[in-house]
Amino acid sequence: MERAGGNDPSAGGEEPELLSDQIRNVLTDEIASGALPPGMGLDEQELANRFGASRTPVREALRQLAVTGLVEIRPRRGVIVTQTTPERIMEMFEMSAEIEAMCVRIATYRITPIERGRLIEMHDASEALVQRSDIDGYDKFNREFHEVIYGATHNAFMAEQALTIRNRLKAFRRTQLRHGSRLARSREEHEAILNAIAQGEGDEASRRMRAHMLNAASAIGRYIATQTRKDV
Amino acid sequence: MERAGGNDPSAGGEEPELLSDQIRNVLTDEIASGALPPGMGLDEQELANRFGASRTPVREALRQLAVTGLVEIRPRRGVIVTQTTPERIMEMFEMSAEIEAMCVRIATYRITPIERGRLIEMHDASEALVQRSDIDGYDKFNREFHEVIYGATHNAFMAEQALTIRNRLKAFRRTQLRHGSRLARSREEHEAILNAIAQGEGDEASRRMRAHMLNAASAIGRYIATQTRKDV
DNA sequence: GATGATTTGTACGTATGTATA
DNA sequence: ATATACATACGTACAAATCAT
Repeated sequence: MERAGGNDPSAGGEEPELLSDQIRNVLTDEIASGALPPGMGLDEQELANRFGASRTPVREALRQLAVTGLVEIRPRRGVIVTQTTPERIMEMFEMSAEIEAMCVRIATYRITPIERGRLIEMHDASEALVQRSDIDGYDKFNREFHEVIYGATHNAFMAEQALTIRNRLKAFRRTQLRHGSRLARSREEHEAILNAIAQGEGDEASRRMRAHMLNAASAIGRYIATQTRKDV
Repeated sequence: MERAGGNDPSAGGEEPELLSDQIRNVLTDEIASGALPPGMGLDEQELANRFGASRTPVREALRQLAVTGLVEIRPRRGVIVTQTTPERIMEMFEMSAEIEAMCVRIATYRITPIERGRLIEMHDASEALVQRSDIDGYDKFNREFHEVIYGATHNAFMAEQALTIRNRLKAFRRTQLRHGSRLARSREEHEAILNAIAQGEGDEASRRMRAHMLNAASAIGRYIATQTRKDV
């Protein structure tokens, strides 16, 4: 649906021939994946060496990441990967849940038969993934499932925003599905959402979706609480 | 609640001593106000001269504006103020309405007596503005009114996102209240929202808010349709 | 279609402000 | 407290690509 980097300034569909874009995409992934952990200082010269470029494109990439909130620029004191407090993470999860709930409500009223068919098809196929406990496969399916719903809002702006927030939470959702029965429960929740959509019950679908997202969030809530230090 | 520029990379609360930040803030306002109309090319050297700076901070500012979507960077072919189609504008308005509706629902359940008191106080004071047809004054009040509601969600992330989208629509909402009775109608709608909040009816407040926002949007919908060309 | 002018993209140098001894 | 070290912020220079003729 969109490039990995989330917001892409060189919008449209051209290749990211710009060095700063490439660097930004790589850094985005590395921050989202946790390879660059929160609080880590990002030295311009160091990154420049790493990418075989000069500091200029690195700087531009960092500036853009700062707008997204992935890094924090402390004027003349360097750039660090944004420290996200547990409180803020939970705020982001709540926002994400509400956005998804909003999307599915609107999608319920606007979804086309083709889109609905695609959702059902994907959902059916996901059963095999659950039985195999194919976590990576289910994760991929799950992402697509939600993205199809974004698309079914038939509001491209809304879909972009939803995806951006989702991507921003990627780093914290990493361990989400690793916990036992969460996979099967997730699929059950999807099914309930699909049923509500099929019956045209937007509000019901919305409630189900919110619960679904909050379940996923709380599944890792305690995990985050143990991982993240209050004041660093 | 936040600086005019919307997303501020130099987050926290320091003064924007960075040249690129100052330039970005100015350009943000000029784009939002329409002084720099959609489609206008932005020459780096020209801007540098205008701000009495070099191209470097100008470039950094433009890169950041691109992330927000205010300008579009076409690699090696320059930067233009983003062309926004009427369809996309309406999409943005819909998203904005839904976000506001979401915020007020959550705010209804979490608002403190102090915050509620402040809303009522502001609302009462706004009557005088309506009677005077003080459009600028009402516009200012209106912005604060909505921002207090954002704050009452007690979810800072959500509040930021809501404000960012609101700011992004500023340019198109400019003429919103210039149309006759819209001022009085707006205030009536606020009152209905306040009543729902007072009774703790989140869903009702949410519906009222959505209608309120869509009224405002449709009030200028035709205006936009006449102003914006389909394919430019 | 080729050539020159203009503008962007990248590299690099220097000054300024911050952190540390 | 002063000085030293260091990374950033900005300016300038050059290279490459686009566009205008």
